[in-house]
This record gives sequence, structure tokens and C-alpha cells, in this order.
Amino acid sequence: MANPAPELYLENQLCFPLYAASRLTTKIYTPFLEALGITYPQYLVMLTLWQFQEQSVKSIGERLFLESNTLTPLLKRLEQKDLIQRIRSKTDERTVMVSLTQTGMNLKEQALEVPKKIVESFHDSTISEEEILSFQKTLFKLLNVLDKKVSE
Amino acid sequence: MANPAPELYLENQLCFPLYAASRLTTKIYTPFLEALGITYPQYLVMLTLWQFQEQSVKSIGERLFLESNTLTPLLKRLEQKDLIQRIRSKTDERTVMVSLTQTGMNLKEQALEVPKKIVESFHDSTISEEEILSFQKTLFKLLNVLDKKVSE
DNA sequence: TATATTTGAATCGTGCACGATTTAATCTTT
DNA sequence: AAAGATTAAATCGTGCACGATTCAAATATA
Repeated sequence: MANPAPELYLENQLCFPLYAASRLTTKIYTPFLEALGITYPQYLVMLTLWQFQEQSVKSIGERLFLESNTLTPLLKRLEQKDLIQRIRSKTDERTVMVSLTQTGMNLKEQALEVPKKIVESFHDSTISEEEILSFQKTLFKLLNVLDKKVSE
Repeated sequence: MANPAPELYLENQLCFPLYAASRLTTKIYTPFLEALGITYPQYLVMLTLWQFQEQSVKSIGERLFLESNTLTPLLKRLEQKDLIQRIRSKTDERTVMVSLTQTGMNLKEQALEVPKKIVESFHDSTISEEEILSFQKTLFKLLNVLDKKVSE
């Protein structure tokens, strides 16, 4: 028996392609985001602010599955770039409210080009629109299951 | 118009659930891997060694889509744990060959329990086996497309 | 109303990721 | 065989991720 452990093969795992695809996707986004002067995780935070406006650190974390230990330094970097404001709430001094500056709002126009360019760059791919949609559906279902599992 | 940019909504992205699902998956694995004394990326390196035996750093990188800037320090940590050996090749002194120590080989037995326990912990989930398989298929297809895209 | 508990951010330490560069070895080309 | 190009690891700096802890504020409970 040459190598009797197919359950350990890379190609039989779900975790590995998820990990690799996530990293490669980030790499695809990077050149477009460099034009906006932000990183990929910073882009995700900006997405939540463009979509839901002013929010607490906690709320951003719930949407992105991140906590303050990751978000606080990241938000400070966005603040240094003058894209966001961080203001401690008057009514509950534990919470910090994050909101867009004018510069941050303006960046949205440029950001709209990003998904367009990404989609364009996949026009020639061998994956059909339909397959992508069903994939995305399962992906969100999986995300839901994982989230429940993690918080058990 | 309240928020006219659905193409920027988190739920309409493919990148975001991929990123989040990958991170949450790693979190699910972590307690099981702690029992083996290794991290998730270290586990992936061990998987390649259990599956393909002795290999160069370059080869491991090709399988995991990682480069020496990530692998070299990670491999040094695995070496410190006495799970692997790093030996510069005699025939081509540029390459470093990575192989399992006896301890590293022995760890495979324990590692076999990991996928079992992961699968078990998903028995109650709302996703069917069939759906997972088709999802995995698309995931590998996507990985292929992304890899080509990145190296363009 | 004191005391205990919970909550939201921040801080700290470790380990990835990764672009860019460096170094040494090998391969190509003339 | 010498010069130039390529290759494989390593190194460096920055920015995440995240477990664990700390701190202050708010809430619950005795």
C-alpha cells in the first residue's frame, strides 16, 4: 500500500480550496484596490459603511465576522487616510461609532468600478453564470452553518 | 434613492463569503489541530508531505499556492517541533528538500482523526452531501481559473 | 444602593500572507 | 569559458487574524 490515507489528500478536503480560493481572490482584487489606496479587509469595512452607514465597531464586526482585536488597528489606518471617523458614543461610552468622512463617501464612486472590472476579467472563464449563482448560494448557506458552529 | 449601489452590497459579492467561510473553517479546525500542536497552515504543509513525501519548498508552494516568504518561517517552526527536516539539495544547491521526521510520520495517525471529527460535527447541518460535492467541484474549478488569472 | 456580572474596545503576542528585494547557484547564450 | 539571465530560498517590512487579557462603562442582582 503506497499511501493509504485518501481522507488526508489535499483534493479531498473542503477547507483547502476554500483557503486557497479566498487568498487568490484577494490577489485578484489587490491591483484594483491599490488604485483606491486601501487593502482588501479595509475594502470590506468600507463596503459595510457604504451599505449601512454609521455603525459601531461591534456591528461592523458582526457583519464581517471580525472582532475588535482585528478591527481597531484597521479602523485607525482608515482614519489616518481620512476615509472614516471614530467617535465614542455619548449615550454609551463603551461603544465607538464609525462613520464615513466626505473623502470616504466620495471613494464610493471609484469603488463602483471595482466589481465591474472583476466581472469583466472573468468573462472568458469556464464557469457559467448559473454555476456561480448556485455556488454563491451554497457558500452563504455554508457561512451560516459555520457561523453557528463557531459560536457554539 | 436610499442606497443606490447594490453591486457593492456584501451579499452580492463572491469574494466576501469566500473570505469569511475560509476564516471560519480555520476556526473550526483549530481546536482539533491544537491537539496535534500545529496551526492550520502548518497542517496543510503536513498534508502535502504525508501525501507526496519529500519535496522542495518550491513544490510545496505550488501545491498550496504559497511562496518562500511565507513557507520558510513556517517550515522553520515545523522543524523546531521536530516534525520535518530541511536539507539543502546536493545536486542543486538552490533548492531545499523538506522531509518528514519519524515524529512527523507518526503524527499522521492522529491527523487521520481530524477530518473524521470535522465531518461528524457537520452531520446535523442543513447542507446535503450532494450539495457539498457539487460545491467542492465548482470550488476547484474556480481555484483553477483564479490561479490562471493570478499568474497572467 | 452597593456588588457582581456583562459588555464593547483596546492592547498584547504570535503566526501567517505577501510585495519587494537580496543572495547564491544554475542555466543560456554567445 | 565568460557574461547575462533565470531560478530557489531567504530576508524585510507591513497588515491582517486571533486567542487571551485588560479596562472602563453599563447592566443585573442581591
